[in-house]
Amino acid sequence: MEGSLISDQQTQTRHHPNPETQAAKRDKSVHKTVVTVKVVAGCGKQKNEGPPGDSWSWRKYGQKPIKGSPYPRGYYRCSTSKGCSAKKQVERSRTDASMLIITYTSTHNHPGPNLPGSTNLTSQNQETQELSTGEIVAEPKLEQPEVEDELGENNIEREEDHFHYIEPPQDVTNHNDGNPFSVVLDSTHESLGVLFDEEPISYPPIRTSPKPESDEYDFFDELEELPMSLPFTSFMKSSFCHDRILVQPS
DNA sequence: CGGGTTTGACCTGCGC
DNA sequence: GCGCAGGTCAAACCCG
Repeated sequence: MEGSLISDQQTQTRHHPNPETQAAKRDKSVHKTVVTVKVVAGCGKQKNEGPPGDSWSWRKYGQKPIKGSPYPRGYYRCSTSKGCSAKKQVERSRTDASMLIITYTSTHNHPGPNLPGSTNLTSQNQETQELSTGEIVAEPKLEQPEVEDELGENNIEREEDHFHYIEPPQDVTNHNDGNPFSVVLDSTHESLGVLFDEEPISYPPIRTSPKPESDEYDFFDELEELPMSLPFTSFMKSSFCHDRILVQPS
């Protein structure tokens, strides 16, 4: 019964969607940045402590099970600024449960919160977006699980070089399934230990091949946390986790 | 009390 | 033209 009421409201609302949203939906050329994040361990378990690297806050506005993937996709919006149209989708790679595919859409139309060290968070982020729209010629990773081996490492951005991040061991690289575009978060690294001095790291390690059943619960937990710190890979780079930015040209 | 998360329903686009 | 899948919204609920 509420259906009718909700339906009515939604129907009306749907008739007046945000131009931005509508445009984004229609215009496939919307800026999109796909970041594949490799979660080796509970690196992003700092949900409660508010990742120091997270300048913007994201609000989850939806979740949907994706066909072909045992994991649902979460939809987030930037809640830092009311008018910010920045959005991101977080989903776990169906080929590797330890990998998160984060797709950023649109750009923040506001300066990031004044975070020391986040000097150019906005710039960084936008820079990333720019890459997606311009220079970078990364493989269209819409079908990410399938295009792993055709991705060239040359796509790896070098700008990270300006930041301090941890280089994943080759072994870890292997876990990337050959996907060069991935962020490896490894709380096992001493560096992280230092960074998370407040965080008594003692999370159950994430398996690369967890059981969908039991993993699902844990998975959701991580979905919420990782995005918190990963969204700003650029910032993360300067902080601790490191990564690979994969750009998804329109 | 405010902000964020969860969940169900609806709309739109695309493929068959 | 129909059906499916993806994406978004809004109300309800939960947590800090």
